[in-house]
Amino acid sequence: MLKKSVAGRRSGCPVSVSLELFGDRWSLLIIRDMMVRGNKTFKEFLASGEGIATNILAGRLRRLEKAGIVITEPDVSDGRKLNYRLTEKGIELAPILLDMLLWGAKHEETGAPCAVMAEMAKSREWVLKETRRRWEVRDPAPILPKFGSN
Amino acid sequence: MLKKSVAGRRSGCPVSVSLELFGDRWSLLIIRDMMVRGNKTFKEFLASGEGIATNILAGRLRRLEKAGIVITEPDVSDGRKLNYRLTEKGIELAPILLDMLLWGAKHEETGAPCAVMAEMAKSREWVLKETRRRWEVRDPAPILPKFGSN
DNA sequence: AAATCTACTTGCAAAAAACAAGTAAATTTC
DNA sequence: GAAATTTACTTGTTTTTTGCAAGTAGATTT
Repeated sequence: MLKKSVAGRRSGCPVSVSLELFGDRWSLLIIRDMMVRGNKTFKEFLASGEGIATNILAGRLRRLEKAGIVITEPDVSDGRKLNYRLTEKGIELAPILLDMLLWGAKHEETGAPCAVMAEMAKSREWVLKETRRRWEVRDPAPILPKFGSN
Repeated sequence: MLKKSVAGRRSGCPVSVSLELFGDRWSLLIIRDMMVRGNKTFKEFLASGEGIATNILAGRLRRLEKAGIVITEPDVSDGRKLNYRLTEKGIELAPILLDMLLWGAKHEETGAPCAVMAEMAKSREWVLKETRRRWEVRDPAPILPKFGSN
C-alpha cells in the first residue's frame, strides 16, 4: 500500500500529502479523463489511449474513491456499467490539471495547437469556471479534444 | 527508463507528457524544495525531511537536468558542493506547485495553518510573482516554512 | 438459454524503489 | 602536508510496484 500511517492520521506538508495521493503516472490522467473528456466508465478509461493496465486502473480508482475524489454510481440504463464521477474535492483539482496542461504545451513537444493553448492561458478563469459548470450539470461533452498521436 | 520513444521525439497530450517527466512521488518535491525552501545542494534535499533515498535523488536530479528543468553549477566558495538551480522552464512549474499546495491544505489533514493558506489563495498572483522574483535575484530565503511534522 | 459485454481479479515476470554499504574528490583540521 | 571530514554520489541487495495475459462474475442482449 501507500505508506505506513496511523489509521487516517496524515501528516506532512500539503504538497507531499497531495503527491502521496495522486503523485504517479496515472491518477491525474484518470481525473483529467473524467474532467475534460467526459469519460465515465472503466472501459472508457482503458480506451483513453495512454495504455493503462486493468489492474492498475482498478487500483487507482479504488484509491481515488477511498480518498473521496471520485464516487461510483451504477448506470440507470445499463446495470453492467458503473459510472465514475468526480466529487467536489475532485473537481477542485482542475487548476492543477490546467496548469500542467499549459506547462506541457509550452515546454514540451506535444500535439497541442498553439492557438488553443494561448487562448486557454489567457482565459484561465473562464476555463475553470466552465469546467466546473459542466461538472455540475453533468454535461458529458468534452471541453478538450484529444491532442497528439494518442 | 521512462518510456519507449524514438530519440527525442515525444508525443501525447501535454498532461501526459508532463506526468511522464515529473509524475512521481519525488520530482515535484525536489522542485518545491528549490523553489520555496531555498534548497540547493544534494545534502539539503536529503535532509528535507521526506526521506528520499540517495540513489533515487541522484536519478531524479539527472532526469530533471536532462529535461532542462534544473541546471548544476559548482559552488564558488566550496568546490565540493554542487549547486542545483531551477531554469526558466523549472520556475514556471510554480503555478502547479502552488495549486497543489492549496488543494492539499484545503482537502487533506496537514500541518499548514489555515490563515496562511487563505492568504496565499487570495493573493495567488502575488505569490507567483514573488517566487519568480526571488528566483531571479537568487534570494535564498524560503518563501514558505516547513509545515507539519517533517 | 447461449452468447456477449462490463468490470473487474489473479498469477507471474519485469521494472522500479527502498535500504545499506562503499567510494572518490575536495576541503578542513591538526 | 597527512589524516579526518564532508559532499555527492555509485553499487549491490531486498522489497514493492508495475505490466501483461488470462480468467471470472454478474448483467444484458439475442
